[in-house]
Amino acid sequence: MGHTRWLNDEEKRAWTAFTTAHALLYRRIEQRAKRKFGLSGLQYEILARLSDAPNRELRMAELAGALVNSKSGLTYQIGQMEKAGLVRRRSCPSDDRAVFAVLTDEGMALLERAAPDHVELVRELLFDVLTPDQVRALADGLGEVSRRMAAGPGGTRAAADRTAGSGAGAGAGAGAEVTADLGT
Amino acid sequence: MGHTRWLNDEEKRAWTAFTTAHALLYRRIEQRAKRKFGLSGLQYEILARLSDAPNRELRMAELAGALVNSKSGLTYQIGQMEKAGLVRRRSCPSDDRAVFAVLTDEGMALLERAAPDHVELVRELLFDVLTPDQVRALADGLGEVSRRMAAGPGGTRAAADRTAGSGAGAGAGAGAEVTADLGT
DNA sequence: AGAGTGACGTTCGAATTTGAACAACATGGA
DNA sequence: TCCATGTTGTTCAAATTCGAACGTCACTCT
Repeated sequence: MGHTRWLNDEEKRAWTAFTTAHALLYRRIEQRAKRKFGLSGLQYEILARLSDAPNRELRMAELAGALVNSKSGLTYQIGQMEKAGLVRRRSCPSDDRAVFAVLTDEGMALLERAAPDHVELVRELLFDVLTPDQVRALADGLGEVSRRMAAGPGGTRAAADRTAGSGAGAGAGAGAEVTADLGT
Repeated sequence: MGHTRWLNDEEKRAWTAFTTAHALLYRRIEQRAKRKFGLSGLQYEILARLSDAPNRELRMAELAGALVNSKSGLTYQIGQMEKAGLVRRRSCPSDDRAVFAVLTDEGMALLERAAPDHVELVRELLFDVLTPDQVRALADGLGEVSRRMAAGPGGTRAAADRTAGSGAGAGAGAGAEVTADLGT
C-alpha cells in the first residue's frame, strides 16, 4: 500500500475516451431503438442474446450474467417483454428453481427488423472510425479485461463465457442461421 | 439502401468486449465508491470534473454535457450533493439563466480521500491488463469516436472538448495542483 | 433420512433516471 | 424598441434500477 500510482496523460486520455465513447454510443443506440422499435437498450440486448442461444432460450441467471445486470432488474424487464409478447417464460423440468426466458416468434420478428438498424449504427459510429489495429486492440485488450473481471469477485461466470468466445464454442452457433448475426 | 453490413467475428468480439468490460468495470467502481465513501459513480465523476475545472466550478449544462447525462438527472444529483454539503450552487452574474455548480472544501476533501481508491481500482482492473499499444489504441481510437459523436447530432459540445484534450489545453491545468490528477 | 449450504427467481420499497413541459432569460435582427 | 428564436435550469409523473430480504429448491455430507 504505497502511494497511489496515478494515471499518466495517455492513460487519462484512454479512460475518458473509453467512458465517454461508451456513454455517447449507448445513448444514441438506445434512443434510436426506442424511437423506431419501442425497445430499450437492455431489451434489444435481451432479444439478441436469446436469438443466438441454443433453442432461443436462456436461464434468467445466465442472461443476467451475460448482460451484467442485476437479477431483479432482469425480472422486471422480462416481465415487460412478456406483456409485449416478445418473450415467454418456461420453467425448467429438471430444476424447479430455474426459469427459462424464451424468445417468441414475435420477438424474433421484431429483432430481425431492428437488427439492421442497430448494426448499421454501431458500424457507422464505431467501426467505420477505428482502424483494423484498433479493432483488434479492443477485442484483445478489453476481452482480457472482461475475462479477468468476470472470473474474480463480483463478476458472474456467464459474463466470462460470453466474452471468451473460447475455443470451439464460438463457431458452434455462428453461421448456420440468420439468427447468429443479429446479436451485434 | 443496400444490405446491412454485418459485423465480422473480430468486430463482434470487439463490441461485446467493449460493452462488457465497461459494464463490469463501472459496476465495480460504483460499488466500491458507494460502500467506502457513500458516493455513486455519477457523484464521483461530478466531484472529479469540478475539481479540475477552473475555479472548481462548472455550469450545469457544461457538466451535464461532459458527463453525458441529462440535464434533469444532473439537477437531481446536484441537489443530493448540495444536501450533503459537497457542492453548492452559485448563480451567474452575467447570465441569469446560468447556474454554477461549485465544489465545496468538504467536497474536495472527500474527493481527495476517494480518488486513490478509485484510481487504484481502474489501474488494477484495466491498465495493468492492457499493453501500452492497447492503451494507445483506446485513447486514439475511442477518442476519435467520442469526438465525432459529440460533434454530430445528439452530442453535446462539452463532451467533445473533454475528450479532445486538444493542443495546449491538456497540459494547462495538469501538474500545478494535486487537484489536477483526481479526475481519473 | 436430515441438516447445512448455496443457488435460483421474485418481491418490495427506496433511489434514481428519463423525457416532456415549463418559466425565465439572452440574443439577434426588423 | 420589440419580437422571434434558442438556451438554461427546473419541475413533474412515469419508468426503470438497485439492493436486501424471502421462499423455494438442489446438492452434499453424515
